[in-house]
Amino acid sequence: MDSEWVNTSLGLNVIPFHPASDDQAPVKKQQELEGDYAKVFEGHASVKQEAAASHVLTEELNRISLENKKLTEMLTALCENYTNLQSHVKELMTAKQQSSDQNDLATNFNKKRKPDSEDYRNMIGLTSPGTNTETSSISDEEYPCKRPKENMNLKISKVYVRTEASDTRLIVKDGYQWRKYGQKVTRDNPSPRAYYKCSFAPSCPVKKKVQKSAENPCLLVATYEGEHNHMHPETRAEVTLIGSISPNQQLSPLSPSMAKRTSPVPTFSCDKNNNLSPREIEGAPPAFQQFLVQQMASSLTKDPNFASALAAAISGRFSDHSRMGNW
DNA sequence: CGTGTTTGACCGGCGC
DNA sequence: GCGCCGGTCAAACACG
Repeated sequence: MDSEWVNTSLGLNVIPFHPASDDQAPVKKQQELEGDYAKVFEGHASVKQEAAASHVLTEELNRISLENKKLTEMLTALCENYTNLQSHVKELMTAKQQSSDQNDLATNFNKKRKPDSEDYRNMIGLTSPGTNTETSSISDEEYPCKRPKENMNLKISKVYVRTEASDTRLIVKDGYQWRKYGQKVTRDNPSPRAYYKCSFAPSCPVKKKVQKSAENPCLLVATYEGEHNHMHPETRAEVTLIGSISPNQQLSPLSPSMAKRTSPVPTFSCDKNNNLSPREIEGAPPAFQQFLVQQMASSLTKDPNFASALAAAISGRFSDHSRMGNW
């Protein structure tokens, strides 16, 4: 990862350090500094003392610059570790899914029909009812065996939404406009299943099914099929992506006072801490990933607490130097 | 009156 | 071929 685009300057009004690429600049700057300090302390200290003081200052600046570089390296390493961790998680998920597929074939060989998607979800251990996970999704890449005779390219994802057990409305707010076209009581679940089509664009092929979980009536399971061929009705994705949206605005428990019709709400499924899921970061373009790191660096440099803490640490070092008799 | 929901009927896939 | 089941259709209905 290239650290050039990460601005790690902390805005502490420290005299900027010029890297070695400009050989003349540090010497010139140091000469200017020495001249300035000579003027300031004119008549109060000897020229030797002033030179010694400016030398100490220069050393301190170099040390701070080194620390800055180390921080940059740490940030870069952190990003690299994060990327490696993402790939590792993905590998583990893939391996687990493959083993689950084998178990699926073994345990359901005599079943009349294919196991329901919820059975699959439970087998692979994703978002079982009662966990703290607000939402999660399973794409067709993770579940390629579903609907083998239908369009294999059909993107299928699931979203789990907490609701009240007494709330019989099968409504999942996800920002899109849906038109209900059917409702059925399925065999394996006493709760009816509602069928929706995306009505935002006439040609949009996306459908969704909403049904309460058989195990946990407080959990709504929304199954999405297909991909929208239009923009999100509310393109507030960026706001959500950088995590400045409250958890209540995510797919969240539906209040009884909710409007009858589904209303737009941003749909990126973050966790309860507003962190993007690794899948979403992983799926984001490199430019956006760089943007995220820039946001991290920027938030650090703009954080007055962080800046003041670092300034205090640096001033502490200066004090140590002065106590050691260098001042 | 336009739009969305409800609900019974219908269709097609699958297993026996 | 038959029955079961999930998914879809469409007329009737509700609501603003």
